[in-house]
Amino acid sequence: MKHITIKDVARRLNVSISTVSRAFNNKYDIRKETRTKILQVAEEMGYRPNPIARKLIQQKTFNVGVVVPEFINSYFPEVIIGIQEILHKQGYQVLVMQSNECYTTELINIKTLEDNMVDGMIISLSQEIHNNDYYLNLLEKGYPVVFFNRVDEDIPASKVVFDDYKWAYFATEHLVKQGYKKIYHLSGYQHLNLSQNRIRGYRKALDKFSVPYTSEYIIETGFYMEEGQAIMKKLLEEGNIPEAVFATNDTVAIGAMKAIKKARLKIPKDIALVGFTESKMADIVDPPLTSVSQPTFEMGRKAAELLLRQISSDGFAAPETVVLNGRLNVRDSSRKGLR
Amino acid sequence: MKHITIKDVARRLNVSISTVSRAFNNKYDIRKETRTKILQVAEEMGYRPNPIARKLIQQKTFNVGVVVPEFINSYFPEVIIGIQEILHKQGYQVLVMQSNECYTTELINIKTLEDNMVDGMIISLSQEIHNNDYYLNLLEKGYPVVFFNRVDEDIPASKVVFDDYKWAYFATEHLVKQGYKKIYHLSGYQHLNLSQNRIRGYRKALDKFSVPYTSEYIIETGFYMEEGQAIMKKLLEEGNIPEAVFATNDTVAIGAMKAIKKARLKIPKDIALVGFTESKMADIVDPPLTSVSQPTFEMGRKAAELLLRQISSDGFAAPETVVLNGRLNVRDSSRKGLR
DNA sequence: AAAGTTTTCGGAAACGCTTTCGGTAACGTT
DNA sequence: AACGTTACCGAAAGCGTTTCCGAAAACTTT
Repeated sequence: MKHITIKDVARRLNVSISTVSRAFNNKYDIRKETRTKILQVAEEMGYRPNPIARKLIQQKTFNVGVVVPEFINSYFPEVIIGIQEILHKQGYQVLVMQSNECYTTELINIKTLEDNMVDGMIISLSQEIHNNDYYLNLLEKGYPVVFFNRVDEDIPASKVVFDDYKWAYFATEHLVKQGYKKIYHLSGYQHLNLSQNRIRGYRKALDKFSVPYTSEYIIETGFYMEEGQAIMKKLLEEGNIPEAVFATNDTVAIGAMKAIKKARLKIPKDIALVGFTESKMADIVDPPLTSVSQPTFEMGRKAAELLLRQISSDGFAAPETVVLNGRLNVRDSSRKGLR
Repeated sequence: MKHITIKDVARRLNVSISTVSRAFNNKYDIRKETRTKILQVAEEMGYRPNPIARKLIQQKTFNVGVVVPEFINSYFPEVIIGIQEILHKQGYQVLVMQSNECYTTELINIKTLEDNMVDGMIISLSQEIHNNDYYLNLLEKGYPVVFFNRVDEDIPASKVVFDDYKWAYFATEHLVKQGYKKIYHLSGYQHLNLSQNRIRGYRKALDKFSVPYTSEYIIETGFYMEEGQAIMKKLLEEGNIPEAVFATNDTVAIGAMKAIKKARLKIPKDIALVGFTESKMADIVDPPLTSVSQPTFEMGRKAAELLLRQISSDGFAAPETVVLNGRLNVRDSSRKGLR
């Protein structure tokens, strides 16, 4: 476990450690031949500079922290891959932590990352109600932070978000244009910006085409399959049978799908279904699920780029917000007139 | 971005930095009152010891590295959650890196982790053919390393694996007992231990019940949906229609399912299907897919425990291998006599 | 050939902490 | 009253680097 240090290399070559350091950092005040000689011998000896010591003195770690609510679903992993793609290229390492949708854990994670002197953070908020103070404080200190997907409008930081409003509108519009009337919306946690925006999009579409609805058509379900299934089951048992359902994500939509199938109703004949935040599941369920796909990898890449900009400007670049577009993938679950 | 250091706290209280350090490390040679006083003031000042400096001097980072091939599918993320569950409790941070199934990236990741002085690593090998030298070297140096899922039998390290042989046997046996005869196996990359074991299990079951098969029944497909679909399509076009298929994982099985459905054949009436390494998809496809579920979280927890044991014994504990059991979840995709 | 420049290098401080060593004060012991 | 113990604390070395400062060596210039 003994590491070879800069001293070993220096001694071996009868030079000072400063010189070895210079060779590795490609400084101007070193002779070309000395440099190549040092690098060559160091390589032979298997010497690699200790990043910990380097971090300590440089006050720069080339690490960035990423905090996400979970990574069981493929959504966040895909974003993370996008993030890594950009950051690895610039020599950064990415530390991934998950908050398990818990605000307290989220804070602990952030403090850990801070203690470990990450050069910046990319955060997606947990679904719990939260207090912004710590984030505001972080930003005031000039700490580079970028939020994505789950953001809070009251935090003046760079953000990259999906245009939930617009695409919820399109998803709903699609159902309207197919001729469905009684259109329900299974919404995510309604204190989340993203849910509010989807609800707004849903309302906007119905309003525009003068499709009647009541506030009871909008039901808060959270983000899990069981919730979608339970709510749908309840609706059916109550005899409240929608013609179509627009769910806040695929998972909830598929939960609803299960309930509908169990009730021996047909999709889309009896009830049409549209998901959101398309997952791989959309294409393998039966019938295939209409959904709105998000550019997850792109979201990660954009977040990383914004962060790099913050970092290189010492955290005093003006915050930017990037809004990403998606695509509506129409599949059988919402095609009027299928069997 | 200016951090409060131990010096600031010391100056404020008119004590030496050693004393502050002692307070934080709960050493014996400090008076109780001094300690509580220091802790209190430090808390007020917002001081937290700098982990980087601590790592440098202690030669111990309380970080462990995890290298997985990917985390798009839920399998590895679940294992990672299990790992974190154990390690966080012991004050360790977990750094996750992915090799993208590429051996070169895997090595780079490992070196990065090594440079960052992680106290140990938990690794699942990429599917590329690899050379063991670097791992052997690591182990020789006494570096704590645990492998899981994708292991190599020639590396004498602690491992936690699934009993692929046994459960491939059970999966196949199930098909046999349902009365299917012409049973194909879509195998993963055959140089992987895990694939070989599954093939052995498959053969064993057929041999035991004297169900005839040829080597052509075993087809290497890799791990992706497209591959399962392509192979199945080819089989059907060639008129080589199996009565049942045992696939190396759910993804491949579902790929096959797609091909079968496209050919307008019925599952399980025309072709029965069994997956492996059960994913959430098993329960949402139509018909639901029979599969073997693995205790992913448990696998992570076990790997973490083995690693902790290696770490605390200075890397000279004898390597242990833990073999985990699974469960066969029979669903409609393999029930003989369904419509 | 002396002086001024530039190139190249070594010494030493610093990053923020832990830990060893030694010292002082307070106490008990004879 | 002299000594040994114990409890507590400070000084300083050290972890492996980078970087500032100054000096020697090598060139240029006059």
